[in-house]
Amino acid sequence: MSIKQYEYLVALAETGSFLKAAKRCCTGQPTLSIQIKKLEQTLGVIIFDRSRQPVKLTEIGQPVLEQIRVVLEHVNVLKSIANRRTPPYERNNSLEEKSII
Amino acid sequence: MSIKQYEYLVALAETGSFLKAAKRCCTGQPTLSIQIKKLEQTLGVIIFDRSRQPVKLTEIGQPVLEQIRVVLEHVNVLKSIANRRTPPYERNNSLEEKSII
DNA sequence: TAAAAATACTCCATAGGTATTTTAT
DNA sequence: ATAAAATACCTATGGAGTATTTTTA
Repeated sequence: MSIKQYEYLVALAETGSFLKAAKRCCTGQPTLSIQIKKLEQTLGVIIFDRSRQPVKLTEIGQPVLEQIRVVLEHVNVLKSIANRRTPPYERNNSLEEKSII
Repeated sequence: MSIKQYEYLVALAETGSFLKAAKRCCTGQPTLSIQIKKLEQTLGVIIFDRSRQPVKLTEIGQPVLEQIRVVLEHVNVLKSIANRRTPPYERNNSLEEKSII
């Protein structure tokens, strides 16, 4: 299970289209199709109803999406901490330490 | 960035040893060594001080570990939701649906 | 029939395993 | 000198790209 798969899933849920989601994620439609399927297999759950267009979340897909959003938020906090960008917890008084890049 | 890498990191932080962490994660010591290094590169941060044994978290490594624990907790909630095992939110009244396995 | 998703095939990157070297006690 | 981590090498798995088929509207 990778963070990228989570991002694919959110993009698909928001666009309702494998093609649009793939474009947003800068990858190909088959890649996204395969990765969503893999994530579904890993979690043991069908997340999307592909039988109609636009693609829709299944009943179980909805809470799964919500929780994946939560995970991604916390991954962003993780990145912030690593970047030393004054996230919720850590605060940094020294002006000198500001990254130039 | 993968969930597995996060698990490797937690195991290394808890055991203080690449060898013990690798055993706990059912993988080899080189695999763990490489994956930790990759995660450090991805986050742009040195998480462990390897210059002494046992291996210790660096200063920045401590909040990083805490946040990775948070992420993993939320990944577990995700799995629970997918498994339909009455996690925090969802409650299930039907006795019949209890998993045998 | 026209659009989109799935599949097949290939290629390349990377995870993982074994053996060895390097480093730390 | 011994134990542990890093490196080198190889193999296998899996992500990603292109072409094609299947499916949906």
